[in-house]
Amino acid sequence: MRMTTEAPQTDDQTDAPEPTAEERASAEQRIMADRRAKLDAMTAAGGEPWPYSASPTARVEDLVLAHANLEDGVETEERYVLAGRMMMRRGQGKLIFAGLMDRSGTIQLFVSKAVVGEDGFAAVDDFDLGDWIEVSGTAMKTRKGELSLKVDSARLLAKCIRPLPEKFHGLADEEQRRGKRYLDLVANRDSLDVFVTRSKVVSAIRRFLEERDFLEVETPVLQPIYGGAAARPFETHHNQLDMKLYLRIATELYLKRLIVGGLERVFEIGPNFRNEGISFKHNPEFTMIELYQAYADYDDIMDLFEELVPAVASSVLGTTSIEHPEHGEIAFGNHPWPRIPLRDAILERSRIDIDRAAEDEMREALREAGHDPKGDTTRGKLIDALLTKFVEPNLIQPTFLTDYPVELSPFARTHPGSERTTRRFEVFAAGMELGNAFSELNDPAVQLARFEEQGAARAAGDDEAEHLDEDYITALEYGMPPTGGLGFGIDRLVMLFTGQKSVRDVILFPARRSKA
RNA sequence: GGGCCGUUAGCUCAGCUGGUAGAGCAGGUGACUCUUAAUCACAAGGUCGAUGGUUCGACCCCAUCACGGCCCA
Repeated sequence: MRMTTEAPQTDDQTDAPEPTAEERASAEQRIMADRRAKLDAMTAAGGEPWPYSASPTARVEDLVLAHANLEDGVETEERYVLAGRMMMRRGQGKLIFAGLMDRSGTIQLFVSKAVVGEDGFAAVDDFDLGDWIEVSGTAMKTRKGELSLKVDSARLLAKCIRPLPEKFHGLADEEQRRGKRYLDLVANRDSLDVFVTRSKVVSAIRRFLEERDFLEVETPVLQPIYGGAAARPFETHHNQLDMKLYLRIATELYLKRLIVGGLERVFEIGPNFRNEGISFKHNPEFTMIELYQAYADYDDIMDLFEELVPAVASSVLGTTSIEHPEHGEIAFGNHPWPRIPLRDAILERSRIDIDRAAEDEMREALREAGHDPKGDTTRGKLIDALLTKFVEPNLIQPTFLTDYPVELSPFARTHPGSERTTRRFEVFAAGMELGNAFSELNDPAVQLARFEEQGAARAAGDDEAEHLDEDYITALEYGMPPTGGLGFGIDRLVMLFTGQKSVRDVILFPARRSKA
């Protein structure tokens, strides 16, 4: 039975009464009223429109893999129970062709009145696009060659009361794609695949590290002193302790305390929070992995990263190369990746020698390149700007830049005999920074001096400089073994692996202005 | 923070020089036992982002605001 909300038939009179609010309901409201009426009718007839569970025996992909080679028009006795959303339906008289989608894929349902009977056919006819359903039947291929489930019974699992986005173009509106991500996932298969890939990437990284004896740990998100990166924090307050707390901008200083404690190899995957601008490569909360390996130098960490990325890529994508929408093929399997001292890279691209050039020369070069160096108040920030402006966009294939100046690297060890250059690297691909690593500074006296330099920088106006963390110094005084550490952004790696141009397309619920 | 673009039916989009709106999909009714973005017929669906202004008249011109996108700092 079908209930409708038709407006009364109007005759030819011109003085017809104004339609009531109900009669002027929008298309969406009419659809919703119609679908709710179906639920009511089902309940009235003794049915259960919201069952507690379902019992699928297979995924769509299982059926597809098992029967891909079936000849056209051939039916099998192989029984399947599938569950998912009905995403397509074409009535064909006493036949209905429908499409069932689960996470693994989509398959056609072949529904014949002769097989499911009068009531079963009416029930399928009553399903709406988007309804969750459970169907059972046998695998077959239609005469036209479409692999299908020949349905002998079907039931509603949950009603989709609102109309779904358009079936061919999907959901295009960026505001809705990111704000109503569930709709994006339903309507845009590509988007669902991105997030499936993301999950597999994280899982593959875990496996890679666990195979190498790393322990996954959890450290505080709420920190009384934030540190480990140059960024501004989000602040919050603990009521009972009456204490200001910060959402972490990095996990670094806590993880290294665990190296002091003797855990030897640790990693943490989780959100960091930086109170900064939103762009195609920045979201205020994003997912970082940091790992620390006792007894390792930064060369060892380069080796590790160089192995990790192709291992993850081949596990997730089945290949160690990716096709970047803008930059073409990027090969992660070509070892070793170039390891270029930062000074050489900047010298080659900008003809500025960061060891010798005066700060004014750097400013001039930046100005010529169209960058206003007004905000770059320190030598370190100028070098960082030269890197960002001249070098980074040109690093398409995976590349290590090594040996960063100490003023940019307050937690990294210097080279022997050098006070200015650290055993630190950053790694780049597709013109984007992927990760940052170094041989960890473990001399407490030197670390304290670095904090003091940072304090001076802060006093001079650098609001991203590190705060003195006395407990961290105390920990180092108990002794931290020589250690290599690495941090890299999960979001950016997923961007590379999925060909997305914005972090907002690899974060399920990216930050957005609230409408509330 | 600055510049440019966008916001029209549930969704995807048209809409001319200012004369109060169209299509496809989805939804409704009907036909159809092999459809593939099914097809065919009929009927329905709109506070044109919001608020002001100009005008006899505004989706269209102007201003402000909101939200989104892209670029720049």
